Amino acid sequence: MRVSAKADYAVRAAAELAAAGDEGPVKGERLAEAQDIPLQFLEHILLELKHHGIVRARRGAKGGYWLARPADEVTIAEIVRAVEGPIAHVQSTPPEDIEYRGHAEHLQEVWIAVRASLRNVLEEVTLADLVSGELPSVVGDLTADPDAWVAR
Amino acid sequence: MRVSAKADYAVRAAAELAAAGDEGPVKGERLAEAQDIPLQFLEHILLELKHHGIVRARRGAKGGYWLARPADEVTIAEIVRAVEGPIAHVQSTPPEDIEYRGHAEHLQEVWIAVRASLRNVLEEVTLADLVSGELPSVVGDLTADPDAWVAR
DNA sequence: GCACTCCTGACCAAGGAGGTCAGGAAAGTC
DNA sequence: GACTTTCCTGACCTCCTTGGTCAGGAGTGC
Repeated sequence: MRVSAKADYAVRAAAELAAAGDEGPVKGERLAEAQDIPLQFLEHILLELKHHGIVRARRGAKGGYWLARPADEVTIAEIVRAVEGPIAHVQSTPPEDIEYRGHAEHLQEVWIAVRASLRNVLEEVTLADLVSGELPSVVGDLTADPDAWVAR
Repeated sequence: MRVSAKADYAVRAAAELAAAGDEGPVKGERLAEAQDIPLQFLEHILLELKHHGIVRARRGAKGGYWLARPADEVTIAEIVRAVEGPIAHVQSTPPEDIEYRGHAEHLQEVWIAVRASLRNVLEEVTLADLVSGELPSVVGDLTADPDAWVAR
């Protein structure tokens, strides 16, 4: 139930790309500096994003990375899945495929609900939202409660 | 963003304990058989639950495990935290402590929302709910959408 | 041809996941 | 007091992931 460095880095780099808009390819180095991410590690992450069709790239002078689609069509969920794999799997299998026995029978519904609630946030927020700061209302609702900001 | 075997096992074992109610201590072996969990591994998990004050135990003949508190006062969140640590930390630090730069500034709110949405599910469901199958409405709402049941 | 930038695979250290094993320590029974 | 039962604890194990680094190759632009 944690967010890996890779996922965090990936979203941050993608946010920079979204902000760059159509000003042409952005060098990996610039992304790394803007977000304080180790360059070589970031390059691997960008490659994964490329393989998942989220980012495009060109080599050579004037080369760099850019978003494959408009920023308002790329969700955080996509990026997280690209680098971390499926969201909210239990023991590496999707919750809908698990059969629980005995008194744990209803646990499946709980894990399904967990996944759905994650999707409700991650699939709603696009890179455009993130960069503009105008986050969808679901995020506003959840962060409005001061309790959401305290550790537990 | 995944649920470990340990967390899954812990919740299932706790559900069995909740179902056993006050019929006296339940042997680890019986829990292991009921939920098909490797016994020795389960014993380590139960020990962690004990250290977190969720479960109690007695050794010897007629020994076994039981819940330290009534089943309707123990939430899934507690159990998950006991065995997996804090929920939804980013790179092992709580989201409220992270400072984002550049165009990723609003990412903090997204991770806070992610954590809040997880809590909304995990802190609402108690062991009593789980065993009875009468899950809180938040779970019902989330699992009602057929879309929640399909992989993506 | 040369500089630039991405692309790729190999490697690495540390830690976690998912266990197993062996023995010790309390509790109950005879 | 001996014996059985059951939990308690630490050590160990293998495999995989995390979070990187390094070295070189392959396009691209001038």
